Amino acid sequence: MKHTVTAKDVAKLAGVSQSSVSRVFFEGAKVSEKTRAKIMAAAEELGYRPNEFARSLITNRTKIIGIVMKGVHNPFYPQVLKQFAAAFKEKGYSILFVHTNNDEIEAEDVETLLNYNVAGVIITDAVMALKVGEEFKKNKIPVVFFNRKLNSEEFYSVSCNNLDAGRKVAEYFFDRGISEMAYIAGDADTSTSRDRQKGFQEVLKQKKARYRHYSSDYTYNGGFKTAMRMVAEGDMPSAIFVANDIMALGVLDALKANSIRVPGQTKVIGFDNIEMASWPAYQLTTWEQPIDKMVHATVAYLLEEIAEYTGAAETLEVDGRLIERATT
Amino acid sequence: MKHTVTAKDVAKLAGVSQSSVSRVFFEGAKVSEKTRAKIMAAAEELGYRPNEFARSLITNRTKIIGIVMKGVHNPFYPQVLKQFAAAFKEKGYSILFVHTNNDEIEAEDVETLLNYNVAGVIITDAVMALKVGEEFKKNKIPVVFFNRKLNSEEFYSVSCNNLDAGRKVAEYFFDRGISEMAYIAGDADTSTSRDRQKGFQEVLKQKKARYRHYSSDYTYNGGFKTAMRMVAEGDMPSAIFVANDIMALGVLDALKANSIRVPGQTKVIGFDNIEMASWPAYQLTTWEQPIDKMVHATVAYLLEEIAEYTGAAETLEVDGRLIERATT
DNA sequence: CTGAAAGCGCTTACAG
DNA sequence: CTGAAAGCGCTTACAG
Repeated sequence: MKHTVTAKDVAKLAGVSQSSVSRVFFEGAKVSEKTRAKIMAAAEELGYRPNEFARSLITNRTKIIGIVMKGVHNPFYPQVLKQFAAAFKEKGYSILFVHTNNDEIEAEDVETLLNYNVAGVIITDAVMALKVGEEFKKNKIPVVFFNRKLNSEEFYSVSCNNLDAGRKVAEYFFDRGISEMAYIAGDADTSTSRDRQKGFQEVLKQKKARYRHYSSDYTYNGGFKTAMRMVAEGDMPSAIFVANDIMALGVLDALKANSIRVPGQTKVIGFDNIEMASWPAYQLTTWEQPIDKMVHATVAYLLEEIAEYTGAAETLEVDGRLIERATT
Repeated sequence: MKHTVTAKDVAKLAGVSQSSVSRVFFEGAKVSEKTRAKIMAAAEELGYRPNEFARSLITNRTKIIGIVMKGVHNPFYPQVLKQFAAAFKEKGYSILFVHTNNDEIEAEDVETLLNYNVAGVIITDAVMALKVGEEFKKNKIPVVFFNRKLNSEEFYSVSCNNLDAGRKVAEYFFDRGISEMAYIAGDADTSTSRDRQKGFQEVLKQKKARYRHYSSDYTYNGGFKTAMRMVAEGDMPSAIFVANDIMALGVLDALKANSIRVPGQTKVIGFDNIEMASWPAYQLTTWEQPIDKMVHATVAYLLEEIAEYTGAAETLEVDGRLIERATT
């Protein structure tokens, strides 16, 4: 049997009551310096550590943030995970990592989150059924959709200003005298791909320019195959806006395989500014997502809602910027 | 106030005792089909969910596995994280994700793991002070070092058979008539880099062939810079064994930037077989780490030790294999 | 098979 | 400022 040192043990050694021991380890409680010192000494000697479970049981609060993630194949997300882990660690919170295979969060995953009574939830590249959302609301657990804009204002969501980004990319091309463009979309059911396209389209329509639309799936292989198809079809556009970087890398590789010069014959702009975009092999011009700011906003909101739940939601969109490299 | 539905509420509605409710939700306990049905109906109606904290408090066990990770920049690790999450989910365990910045696990991180009384710990690309290991042993928490071999047999460790891999790579080159080789090392304090080199060196020594050693750091930039230096020094070896894929990609890009043909002027072999190694831009020949097997072994060990702690440790090395692509 | 009761290790009114 | 005591929501011997 493993014997765990409890507050009672410390109390006995220090010659005080168990409540005093509790007070020393509970932030905000008052104890005299003298007893605090005695208790700390005893706690040190015994290697005492407050039991997180007893604590959560009685306070009905936890220091756990659930992060739901699907696409670890896109380096954007591990990067995001790392930043959240760092930011929350600083605030004394730990991360419960939930990986979903499906686009939609599985009931099982939600169960886990609720069972551990997480203080807050961050959902990245996954969708959540409405009923599930209600579960969280009922339990007063704040939820943030990260990098996904919602139709409703039911939940807080943080994303890059994708509409604006799409517009700026179209203008960038247009200003350089390009009128034949193409857009390679990510998963059709994501707000990111839709908004990037919408902004892009809006400007071109206004300039009475046309563009071709290609459906893809936010993966390297999807980008590669799409570009191969474009090449096979002949009639290459003068510029391609690709909905994310990992697809854009696939596009560049496909173009290279077909000896199509970039930016000579066609220009390419991606989205995210993942680390690889700056690699010498690619030197991809891309729209940078301000991860720092997005993470910061998410953490701030969650912390506020944890302190006092209001259920208030907002759709936050943070401005990004174009990083020019060698593909334009 | 959020009112949580407890076993007591369910008991009242179902007209049974609270103990019976507990038995229905506790695996292994016996209840008659009749009362089980009544209780399940009542639980469904109220939306009852057993409180994980009360449960852990009384059983002194948790269903949480702690995973400590540093390098999310190397796609090998997110891949590993995903596989662990999937494997443990299947067994009803959740993942506490701990991200360290330092090479050595920070005291704070260990505190977290101990506070949550995790059922088991997986340490990937980080080092642990001996004293810390003792903490886990004292609390009878099984620990696995993943992708790191230990000097002592204090803890279970799972890695690829790096020694064998290094030998095979050397033989591969030698069999093709190459005698001028180089090894680009990863972080010097990792067993992976040391063992890969040791095996490589062993064969070459035996064949009385020499090789050059370059120190690097397991990052893309590290690989890139090292190869640039090699080029600047002139006298390019006929083959380079790079201690991991992400560095190898940097090497390939540097060689390309200098118009050095691969495999014409020099051949390159990496290690890991990350997804990118198969991208058309790289087509990297590499030694594949059998992640599936490594994860499987880790999970199996941990589950056994959780069921009955013995503290027995072992150094497991799983055989990988060479994946030939276009760089050799 | 089922219920009453003790107890896991804490926090927190309530007195003193 | 401190202690005795209740109680958080469970599991689990112990009777019946």
